[in-house]
Amino acid sequence: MYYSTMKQASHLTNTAGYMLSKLGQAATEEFAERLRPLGLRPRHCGLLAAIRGMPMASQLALGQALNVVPSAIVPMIDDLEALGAINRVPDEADRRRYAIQLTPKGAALLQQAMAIALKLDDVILASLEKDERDTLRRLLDKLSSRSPQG
Amino acid sequence: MYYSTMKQASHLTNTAGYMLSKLGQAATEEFAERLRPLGLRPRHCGLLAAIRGMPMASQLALGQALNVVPSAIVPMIDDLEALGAINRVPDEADRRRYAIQLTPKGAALLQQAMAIALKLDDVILASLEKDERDTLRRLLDKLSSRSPQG
DNA sequence: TATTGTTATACTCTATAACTATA
DNA sequence: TATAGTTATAGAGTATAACAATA
Repeated sequence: MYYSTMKQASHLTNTAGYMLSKLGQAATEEFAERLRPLGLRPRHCGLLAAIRGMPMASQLALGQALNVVPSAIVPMIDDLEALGAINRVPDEADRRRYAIQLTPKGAALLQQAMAIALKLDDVILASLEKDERDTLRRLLDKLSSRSPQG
Repeated sequence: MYYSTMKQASHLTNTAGYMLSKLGQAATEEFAERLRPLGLRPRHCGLLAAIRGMPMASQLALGQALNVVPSAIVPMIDDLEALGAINRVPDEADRRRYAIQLTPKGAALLQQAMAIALKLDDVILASLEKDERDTLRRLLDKLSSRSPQG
């Protein structure tokens, strides 16, 4: 199926960059919506995943891993602490530091967030056949690993 | 060295939704960077394209087409007017309205923006083979047409 | 009363810079 | 002096509400 003559005018809006931008924004908004009952926002999920992947890391180390500045990572961790999802464990060797520890509740929240993300994927990809979904994920993953900021 | 929990931890970041979100954000930022010499921002480009596609439309009609609220579309059109890209033509039949008219300079700016967008696509998709790029564009387009907000 | 365009305002997100307490 | 964490603050982006002119 060709849309060859379809729109010279929409060349811009038919670029991969434009479509990625619009689809990504829509995906984030929908994810935020579904996440709300958990008291989480999309940003918290990436952080929770990082905390699980880097046990007892310092706050700034987590920020660097996520490319988030210190002044932004602190209130995000405040949020998770208020939810009981993490503990700030004082580092006795270096009393400036806190080691961030995932609580059982935090692990459960991450699990629920993952379930929501997977469910949302089914919705986002509903118009694709099963093999097309795999193809899309593979191609997006290929783009992600190439990007300067994964 | 293989961490069994690692794979599970990255489920969230391997969803299509997450990857679309991150890639879309990166694409927008890079587009903004390359657009800067023209005095445009990414949102001006979608607006310029809409103006070309809807000659002499009212400001609010353009806003509705782009799903942008009136209080946001006005300063965007202010920007384009300041650049000489559009004219606000008073509607003599309904003196509340302005018809938005693309100027030759505006058409030229849109053309340049399109060239930049196409060039950026080559960069974004550099890690894909030619047939993979076509496949990705086709799949993204399929997702876009399904979305509530194209 | 309703509608077009506009301004005022508020809220979020993000980043820079300054500050504290340790090292 | 440098670093971990924190707070203050300012800048964009975006949305709601109020408003003026006109229909």
